[in-house]
Amino acid sequence: MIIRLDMQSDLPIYSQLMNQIIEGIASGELQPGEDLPSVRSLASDIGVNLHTINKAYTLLKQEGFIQIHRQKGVVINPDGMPGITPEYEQKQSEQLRPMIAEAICRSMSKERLLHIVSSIYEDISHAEKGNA
Amino acid sequence: MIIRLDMQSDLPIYSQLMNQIIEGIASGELQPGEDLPSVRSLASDIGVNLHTINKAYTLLKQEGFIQIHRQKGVVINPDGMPGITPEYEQKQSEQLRPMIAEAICRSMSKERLLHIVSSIYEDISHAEKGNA
DNA sequence: ACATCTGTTATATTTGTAGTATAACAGACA
DNA sequence: TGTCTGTTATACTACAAATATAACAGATGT
Repeated sequence: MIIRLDMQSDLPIYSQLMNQIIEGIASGELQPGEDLPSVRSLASDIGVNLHTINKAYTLLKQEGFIQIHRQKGVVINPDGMPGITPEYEQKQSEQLRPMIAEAICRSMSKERLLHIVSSIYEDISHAEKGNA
Repeated sequence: MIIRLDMQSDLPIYSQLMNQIIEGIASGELQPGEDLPSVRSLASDIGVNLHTINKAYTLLKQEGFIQIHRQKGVVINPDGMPGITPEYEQKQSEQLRPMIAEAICRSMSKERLLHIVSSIYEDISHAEKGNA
């Protein structure tokens, strides 16, 4: 899997990493049970410190996306992804609300907004893996 | 307008302020041309430093939501809100994408996601102002 | 003229997070 | 016995967030 980092972004590196791994899972590019690189190898691959990788992995583990086995390594959670918990629903609403408010301010119609969300949803779902 | 701040949030105070003002505009509670409190009075009202307020106001001005007049004060932009610029569309997509990816990971159907977005859109649009 | 309001600018300080740099520890495994 | 894994600890730099003061400049009202 190709990792792209934007060092100029206001998003921390570990957040960018988390986002890309989550999108990799969502697109099917990363399958449950699949291995992820070790903190050291990924760190040297993309040129950051191993603690930065470790932070991303630790947070992904806390949210249930991956499993970390002390001497084996890191895998996409083979027991499946976390579900739609009440805490997740609340977090999601809190994140969506300011974005939707700004869209309304800018006179974006509900239909147009829904179409954008729908397009991104399809774009991620239907992402092909280059090795078809 | 009632401002609610969560000092424990990971969101900076000035961001929370921006979000609430934008939602106030989106709901119609704040009308174009309407005055906003001065940096000093709002700061003392909600118990934060005036620079924190000033930062929120300055950013809102940069994005076109408000106007700042040097000796008069701050008003909701009477010339109307900023439109849907290409830069805005790109920023919006970049913000939506990780959230939608996580929703897909958690097996949230597109229909359910769209329904949530739609509900929040309606909730903000139809917010009544208590002084009906 | 004077006081008072407005936003603005400048400094300095404190606190917390992000990221890096090293080093060591502990368990698995060939 | 090495070598791999994640883990923990410490220290350091850099930066953002927030506060605390203070002063400046223009407009307004008395």
